[in-house]
Amino acid sequence: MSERPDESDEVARPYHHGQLREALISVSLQLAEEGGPAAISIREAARRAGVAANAAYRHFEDLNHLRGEVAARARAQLRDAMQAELDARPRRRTEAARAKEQLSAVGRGYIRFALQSPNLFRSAWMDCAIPDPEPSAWSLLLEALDGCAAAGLIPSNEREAASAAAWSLVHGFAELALRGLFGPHDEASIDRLGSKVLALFLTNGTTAGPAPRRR
Amino acid sequence: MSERPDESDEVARPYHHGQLREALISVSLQLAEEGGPAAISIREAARRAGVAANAAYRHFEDLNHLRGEVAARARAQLRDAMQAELDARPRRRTEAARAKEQLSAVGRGYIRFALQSPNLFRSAWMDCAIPDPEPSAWSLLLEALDGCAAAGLIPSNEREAASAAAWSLVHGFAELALRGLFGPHDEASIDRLGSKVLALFLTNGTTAGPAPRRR
DNA sequence: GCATAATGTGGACAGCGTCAACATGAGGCT
DNA sequence: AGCCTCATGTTGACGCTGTCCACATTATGC
Repeated sequence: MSERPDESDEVARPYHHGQLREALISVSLQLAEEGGPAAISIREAARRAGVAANAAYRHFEDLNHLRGEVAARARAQLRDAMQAELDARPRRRTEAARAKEQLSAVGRGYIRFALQSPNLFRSAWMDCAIPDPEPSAWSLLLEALDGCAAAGLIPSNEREAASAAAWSLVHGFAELALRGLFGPHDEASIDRLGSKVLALFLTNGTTAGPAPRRR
Repeated sequence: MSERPDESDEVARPYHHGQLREALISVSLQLAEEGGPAAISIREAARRAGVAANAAYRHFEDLNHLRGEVAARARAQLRDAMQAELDARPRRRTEAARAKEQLSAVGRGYIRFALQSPNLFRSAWMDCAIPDPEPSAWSLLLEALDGCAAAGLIPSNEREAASAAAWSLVHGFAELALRGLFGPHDEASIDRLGSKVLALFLTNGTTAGPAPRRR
């Protein structure tokens, strides 16, 4: 009977897990990563967390609430991927070029994440019958659109429609691409197609801009 | 009263249904319509078809194959909705205007179907782990794009990207709109926003060349 | 008219979400 | 200290699901 679990070299696995909620979410995220949204299961999550199935019900009202948390995590990862693309983007000199590059980087990050982590992407937007309180995944896109608007790239009276269009374009492309509806392309050519589509939107939907870059 | 087992006025259902495959699909389509893709169930479908659950396995390898058939039906209805919008479109005089109107009508039909029959729309694109052999739902969109290309509205070297963009835009908008991500709009205003987005694509995305436009 | 294939039935099994009852441990009260 | 209470975890059960098996019934080709 160890009375001092703290000082034992064994991994502290207190009888009361203490972090069960967190553990269930992260294990469920793994399940989603491995087998898609449908692979999320209370029983399997509890099993992997080393706990009885019903313990989960002390932390989640039901399966859909767990799925909601997983979706939120997946969206957070999506946002990180977009942010990474933002951080890696080349610096432009003019405000307009900068705004364009910003929007383009966000779109690239979105699409690349979808193609590289299809299961997580699907989980990010899976139907979980729980309203999503925070559209945090969109905030980067909205910021980029703000930048475009500030740079005068989007006429203010078309602002709402232009936002919706950019949003739809990026999301739709990702969704269709990972469904393979653009034909049997390899990842690189899909990536190129995505860049072209984004460039099309950016050069046509805006006034100024340098000639389209080759490759 | 009269208890005549043999001569009962009950309709004697033949042991062999005769149209069971068809019945199962159409009943499952109803299930999808009522409760979304997740409501499709072999047992419930068989129940509604008045047949034992396992009879379904004489006609479908497993649940996913049933879901695949339902998805195909849903896509057919989606195509019908687009066709209806095409039939109702105003006639234009010039080829260019006609091509534009055609593309716009297809997009409208797509988006309206998604908003009016969300469960069917979701079912049309649900993940059923079965490859979709026929992209029939897209054929109308592709035809419209052909028309635009023929009318010179899409530069031939951007043809592929423009198709992908139109496709992505329409699908993405529908998906995001029925998720309520465009804010708490009523149906009419979402419809207006969709029209604006389409108009934006059609006026900006179809002029060839890097000629900077007004505004 | 009968053998045989096609089709429908019934029972069974494992896995799932979820509920109810019970057990265990931590923290606050006197 | 000791006790009480509440949060948390466990066991067991129920009804539902997809799917497999053996069996019953009907349609079909010789």
